[in-house]
Amino acid sequence: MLSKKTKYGIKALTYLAKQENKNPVAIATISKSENISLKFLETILLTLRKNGILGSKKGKGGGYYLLKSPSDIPMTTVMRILEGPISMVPCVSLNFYEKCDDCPDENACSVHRLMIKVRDNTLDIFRNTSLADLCKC
Amino acid sequence: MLSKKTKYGIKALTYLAKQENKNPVAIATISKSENISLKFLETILLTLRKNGILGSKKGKGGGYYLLKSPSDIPMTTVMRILEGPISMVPCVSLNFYEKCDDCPDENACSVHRLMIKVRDNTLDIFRNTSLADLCKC
DNA sequence: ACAAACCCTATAGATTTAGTAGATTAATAA
DNA sequence: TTATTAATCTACTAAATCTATAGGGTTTGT
Repeated sequence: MLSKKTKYGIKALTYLAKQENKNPVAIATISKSENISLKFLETILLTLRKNGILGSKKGKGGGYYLLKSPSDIPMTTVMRILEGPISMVPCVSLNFYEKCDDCPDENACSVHRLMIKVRDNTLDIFRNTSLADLCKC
Repeated sequence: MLSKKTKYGIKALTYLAKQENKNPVAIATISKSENISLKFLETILLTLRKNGILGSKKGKGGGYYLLKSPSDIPMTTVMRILEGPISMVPCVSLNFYEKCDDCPDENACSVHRLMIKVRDNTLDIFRNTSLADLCKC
């Protein structure tokens, strides 16, 4: 299941991507428009900033803005920052790999093989979907 | 992320599917072979039985066995019983649908549209993979 | 100076996960 | 019939994660 953090984060990014100019948008503005708790959104946008997706401007007239063009932000990047691994099991993850305690041999594991398929398909979607694609309504 | 419950459940089902005859297999046997905590596996197999996947026999020589041929058990069924919804968001789920609190219009929601794509792909894999397919090593 | 707005850390409540304990029931074999 | 084996069932708990919220601090524009 997708966490609210990820869901809200994507919604906020979409909101920013729809902006015509690159002017900073205040958290409160996004919060009201998307029905997201202000303080929660604050922490979400902060992590997006720390991970190089967003820039920010402090003080009056400040807010958050995209650092790149929406078409240059693939959903793989967004998902990994907000949700973590794209794979359903760590032993199949490309960026967050971890060995399973119980499996003596990964290649012999039925779950492993199945989840590789799922990961490949999901990854394919996220790789080929940019933030710009999400705005096309 | 896939829960251990689901992971262990699938492993246990695969173990049973690999059995040549339809004789019941004791929980302890599966538990040892697959390195799964006995008591935890107990509850997992119980839910699989209650959901019509497994049959059981008590007493000596008892245990669990598959009620159908492995090729007649699609992974969609298994996943829904063990893991719940296949979708990443409830507003996109076929079998566990729930409206989002924050979304006034689903069709306008970028997350919704993206997650429909992911669901369709994942669903496709699970529909076209049976327990029998998992045994082919 | 002052207000707007982001920055940062901590924490609390709710929920889920992963597993445990222990008594009970049913089937089999001797 | 009795002992043994193995599933059944209820209830509980410890740990982790999620979903926020609190409460300041800092920066900026006017």
